[in-house]
Amino acid sequence: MAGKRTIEDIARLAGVSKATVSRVLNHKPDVDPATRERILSIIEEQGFVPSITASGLAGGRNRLIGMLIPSLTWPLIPDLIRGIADAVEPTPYELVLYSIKDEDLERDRSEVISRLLATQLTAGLLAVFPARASQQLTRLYQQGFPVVIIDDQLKQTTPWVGTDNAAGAYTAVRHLINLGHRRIAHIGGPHEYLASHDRYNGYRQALLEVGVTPDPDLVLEGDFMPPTGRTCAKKLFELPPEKRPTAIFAATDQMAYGVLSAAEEHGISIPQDIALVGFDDDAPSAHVRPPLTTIRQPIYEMGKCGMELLLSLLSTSQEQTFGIRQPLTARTGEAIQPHQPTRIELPTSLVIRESCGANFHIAVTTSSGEDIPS
Amino acid sequence: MAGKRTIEDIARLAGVSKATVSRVLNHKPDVDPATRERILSIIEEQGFVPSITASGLAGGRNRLIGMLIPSLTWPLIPDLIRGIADAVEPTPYELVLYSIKDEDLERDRSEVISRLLATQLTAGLLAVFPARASQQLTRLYQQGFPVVIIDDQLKQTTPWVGTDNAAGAYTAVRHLINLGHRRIAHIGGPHEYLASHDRYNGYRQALLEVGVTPDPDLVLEGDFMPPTGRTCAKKLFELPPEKRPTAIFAATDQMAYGVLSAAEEHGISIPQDIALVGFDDDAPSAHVRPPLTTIRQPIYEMGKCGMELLLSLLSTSQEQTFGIRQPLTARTGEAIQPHQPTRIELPTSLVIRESCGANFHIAVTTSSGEDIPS
DNA sequence: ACCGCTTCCGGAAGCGCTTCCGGAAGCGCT
DNA sequence: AGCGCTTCCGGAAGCGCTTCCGGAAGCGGT
Repeated sequence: MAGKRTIEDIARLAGVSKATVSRVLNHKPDVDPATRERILSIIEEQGFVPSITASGLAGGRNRLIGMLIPSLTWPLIPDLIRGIADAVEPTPYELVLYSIKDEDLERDRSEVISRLLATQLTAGLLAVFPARASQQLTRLYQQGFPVVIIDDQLKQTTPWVGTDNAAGAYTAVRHLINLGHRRIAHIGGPHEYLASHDRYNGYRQALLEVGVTPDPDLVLEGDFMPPTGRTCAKKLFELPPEKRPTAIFAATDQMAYGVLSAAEEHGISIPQDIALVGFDDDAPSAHVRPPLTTIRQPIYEMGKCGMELLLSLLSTSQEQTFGIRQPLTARTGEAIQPHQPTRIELPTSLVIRESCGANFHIAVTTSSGEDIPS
Repeated sequence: MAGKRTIEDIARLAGVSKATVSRVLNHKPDVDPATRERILSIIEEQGFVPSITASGLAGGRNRLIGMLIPSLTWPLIPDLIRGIADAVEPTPYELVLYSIKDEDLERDRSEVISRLLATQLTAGLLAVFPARASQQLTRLYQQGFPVVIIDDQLKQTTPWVGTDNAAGAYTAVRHLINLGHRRIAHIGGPHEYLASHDRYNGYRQALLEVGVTPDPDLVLEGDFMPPTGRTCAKKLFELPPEKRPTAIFAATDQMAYGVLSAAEEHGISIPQDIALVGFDDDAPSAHVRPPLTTIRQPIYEMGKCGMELLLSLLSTSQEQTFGIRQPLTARTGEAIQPHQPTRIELPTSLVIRESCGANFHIAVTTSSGEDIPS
């Protein structure tokens, strides 16, 4: 059972040379169908699985894909990974996990990344939310190494998959506006992240559209996590009554949780006194008190999409190596232009729960797969 | 920068042979300290990183560790992975992620596992929550392949890391008893899982200790997820008043969420009418309404511990290969006995929030790193 | 001065696979 | 019959590294 057989054994059993077996293994054309069948059946019967290591060495390429994951604490990560895993599953590739500690993320991540590369282990890299490291990744990509970035990137220079943050924010704020709010505060994310800007811009645009100029006093910057949501909310609550907002749009559900707890502390009830909308649709959001209206990101799809993009890059770069330059477009359906990296933007959706004060309650599936009935 | 240099380049630059460089790379003893230094500095300066593929091939062993993760939807997984990642980080090993879809989990997982092996990619395997597949893993382990199982295993035949489920459950129920409850119901997990039995036993023992015989009508079986928690709770709520429990111990926070929503539906208030305690301390538990009293599992530590155990197995099996049989005990501090696989059991802790009806509120850090103040 | 030992190092044979190169058939033509 | 072409396959040279084996020094001891 524990297969110790090599390609040579198979060759001997089939009465052919190693070369031929290898050709069968790699779906090369130059093999007689009958021979191919015979070899395949022997492989099957012997339970032979070629050594990834050896073929990697010999062939120069590899069947491993690196996955660069930041803080594993970010609540959406599992779904993302699920999407990624589902996309590689039908391929011969395996996933290598490179997780980055938050400290490393703050500093230049170069070490990890270059080590990863130099090691020659992986054929491509899927980087999630790289923020600062994206410059390096860009360089990498320009050197010809297949890289796909998911969800945050300052400049648009590598293939990319993300959500339409601006549109999501717009929808959120628009929803608040439709409920009658005009003084809407925004607790934004750190400005290093593109997503923060996009969400702010969506907020701003929705406001401008109804003739409201965003009040700088109502726009605060947090760091995506609950504690800053709380401190920002406190500042808002302590504003003189006429300046106080009637609604808050938090750039992150996590920060919205902070708002919730600050509100409880200040005896402010949500949504009666102040309406609240978040962004992300983290799992707890369906369960907090009150349940949080938020913008759902199609996180699973982002993972899946990103990996598919990467796989298509991989297959075309392989073809180029083989001399078949840019067949027509890529066979996977993704059009890969050499100098205009593919960008895929997925739509978000508004999940209406109670914190926004909308009177009706729409039953929507939450990311935890369960909804608390009203 | 993109290192194309091989061990041969380094050898040439240092004026030594490839063999010597290799010895330096692998911390072999037979090298003059001066030479070693010189070679190391050249390696450093050239940014040389040996090819994992090549060394894997040549050395027969490998620097990759497989990680078998079930349903990525299980909310504790990210923390677990974080622990695992932190443990490999300081080693030269890399992590390969094998995720298993739930369907495959139901069927025999053999295919994935044997493919994984045959491929000769990984040096060891860390299997999380394998349930049914544990038999196969056991076989694997007995064949000499390093395997560590985290958190569920029917028979105790491989190295293992887990929590003391029975003690945790005992603590939970004991807490309820101390609050005055005697009719305590239990919503258990599926009986395929060892954890379900352990938790039931803890429940049972706590009850017996105060002279209460568990009432079979109050013990129901769920599947760990919210919907069954809800249906089980309904059954409980529909019991005639004198049979109805005054408290519920759910084997899983997820199921407790189901109980919460069933209670809301039935107009039963928690904890006033019925107290509730969960198990796991999932992230949402601090935020549900009311915040859930639960048993926290040291999930991060389990991951870390499991990986450390595996690493120690790896290093000893390597020593054995080298002829240095069982030095004294393992150098990592874990004593590895040949026929008595190491088992590490980590303690759980009680997190008291509101759902149990305890009047006082203890501030505890939750796994989400944030607590809603009462 | 010679012996045996230890210490340090080089040569070379692989690990299991891919792939280049070239050769042997078999084909339809002229 | 002989030509060129295609189709199918084998030999053999690596990919970058590890490790066995053996040899050259350098040591103290006799």
